[in-house]
Formats: sequence, structure tokens, C-alpha cells
Amino acid sequence: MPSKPPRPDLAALLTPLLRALVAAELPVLAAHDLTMWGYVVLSALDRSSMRTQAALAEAIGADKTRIIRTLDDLQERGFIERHPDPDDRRVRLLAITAAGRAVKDAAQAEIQRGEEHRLAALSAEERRVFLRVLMQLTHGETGGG
Amino acid sequence: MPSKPPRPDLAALLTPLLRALVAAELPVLAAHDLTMWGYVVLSALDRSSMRTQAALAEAIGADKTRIIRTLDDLQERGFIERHPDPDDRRVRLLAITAAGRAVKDAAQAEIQRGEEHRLAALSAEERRVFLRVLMQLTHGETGGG
DNA sequence: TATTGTTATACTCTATAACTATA
DNA sequence: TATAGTTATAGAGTATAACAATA
Repeated sequence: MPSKPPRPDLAALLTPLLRALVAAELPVLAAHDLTMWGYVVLSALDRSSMRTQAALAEAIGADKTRIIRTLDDLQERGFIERHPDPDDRRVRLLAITAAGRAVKDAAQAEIQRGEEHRLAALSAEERRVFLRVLMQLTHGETGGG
Repeated sequence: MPSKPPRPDLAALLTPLLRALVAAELPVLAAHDLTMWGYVVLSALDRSSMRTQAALAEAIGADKTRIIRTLDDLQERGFIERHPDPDDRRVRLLAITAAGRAVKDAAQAEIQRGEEHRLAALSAEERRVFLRVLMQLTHGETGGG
């Protein structure tokens, strides 16, 4: 007879946790008038400016056609700048603005406060190992802002 | 000026990892002629039989209307049994069959072999803490097979 | 001709509502 | 009348394909 696996599948463990984390994020983002994609874009551009929209899309694991409305909206509200590159007028240079960084930082602070509530159940050692391993396993995977 | 957060958001860490895990699972499931929902249903019924389809749907975080086609398919292939309850002929008693367990175990073994490849980068201590914390954080969240 | 960004279209997935049968 | 399951419809989200501008 086949032996029972000693642990659940990783995806089966991660799915409900991620679902709960996203559900907790959405009201916070809504309070800051941000969509999840808007927040992901701001977070990515806060890490680094981008030379093309396609590069940004790939960096966050999205389709290039999918983020256009998001970029339009963020630009209209002054959260990002989108300038044609003088050297190649096909491409759009993307950067976050001070206002964009402010709204992103405010939302993120509130999100992480909620996360800290969950992590409070862990010991300092558990927390340290968990976050380190998570970053290690995630590192190298594509996309995901 | 606002201070930078000392860590990424948890959802931002989990998303690319889960995406990669699912992407790795799909070809394995396809090779066993299973959809992700089919696999999730078999895994749930392997843990415990269910008295109603609604209960199963809630257990895996799905809509009750969403799993009907999946149940039809699994039943046709002899992977689950679905009997009207004699005490209340509205409800369907759900249970996995030996054949269903076999295909689920085979797919799961292959999936976890792939996962072990990822986890191989961890020390025994890291692995132990990571999995324990993951189960602890996931525990209490609803759904997710 | 190849590439960036954009728009238009089609498709998949999911949720909502309406229906049948039991109770 | 209320509930389990089912079916039908509609909506959201996403991907595919076609297009305009630039190189």
C-alpha cells in the first residue's frame, strides 16, 4: 500500500494563507483608493524605475496589456511619471513620484501592521527563520510584486 | 521622511512562490489527467468523507456551483462515490474510492518530489521551522485544499 | 522588418440568480 | 417555507490578436 505523505503539499499550505493575506489587504488598499495592481506597480517602481512598460509588466508577473489602465490611472493621479524616452520615442520611462511614494508607504505601513498581528504568534527565532526561508525560496521565481 | 519597511509584504513574498509551485504542479496533474480542482477535491475527500457538496465546497474554499462538473467527472471515472443519503435524499454522501486514492497518491508523490527539490536548499532546522510556521499561520484560515 | 505601446476581441473563470427535488 | 443540488445567465478578469508609431 502507498505510504501517506508526511506533510501537506506546499501549495496547499500557501493558498489559504495567501488568500487570507490578500483579503486583509484589499480593504486597506481601498481606503487608500488603490487597486491591488496599482499597489503592485507602485511597489515595483519604488524599488526601481523602469525603462519600458514591458519590463515593468514582466517584473510583476503581469501581461503588458493588463497594466495600461493601471498606469493611466496612476499617472492621472500624479503617482507616477511616464515620459517618452528621447533616445527611442517608442518606449516610456516610468518612475514613481513623491506623492506616489507617500500613498504607497502609507498603505504599506497599514498592511504590515496587520501582518505583524499574525506574526506575533511566532517566536523571534521562528519569525527570523520563516522570513529568511521565504525570501530564499521566492528569490529566483519570476514576477510577483 | 517615512522610514523604509524592513521587509517586503508577506503577500508579495508568497505570490511568486505559490505561482511557481502551481506552475510546477500543473504538468504533473495533466499527466495524471487531473485538473487542479479535481486534485483538490480528491485531496479533501482523502482527508475525510463529506456529507454534502456544500460542505466540501466550503472546505476547499470554492463555490458550490463550481465543483459540480468536477464531481461529475471524478464520479464518471470512478474516483469518487456520490450517493443520495437515505435519510435525506436531497444530500449527496461523498467519498473517495480506492482508484481515486491511488491516482491522488501518485500525483501527490510526484508533486512532493518536485517540492523536495526546492526544499533541498534548506538546512534541516530551517525546513522544520519553515513548515511548522507555515502550518501554524495557515491553520485557522478558511478553505484551500 | 522588428519593437513599444495601445486598442479591440475572444475566452476563461467565477459569481449570481433561477429552477428542481426533497423536506 | 426552507434547503441541497443543479442549470442558466451574467460579469470580471485575463489572454490573444490586430493596429499605429517609431526605429
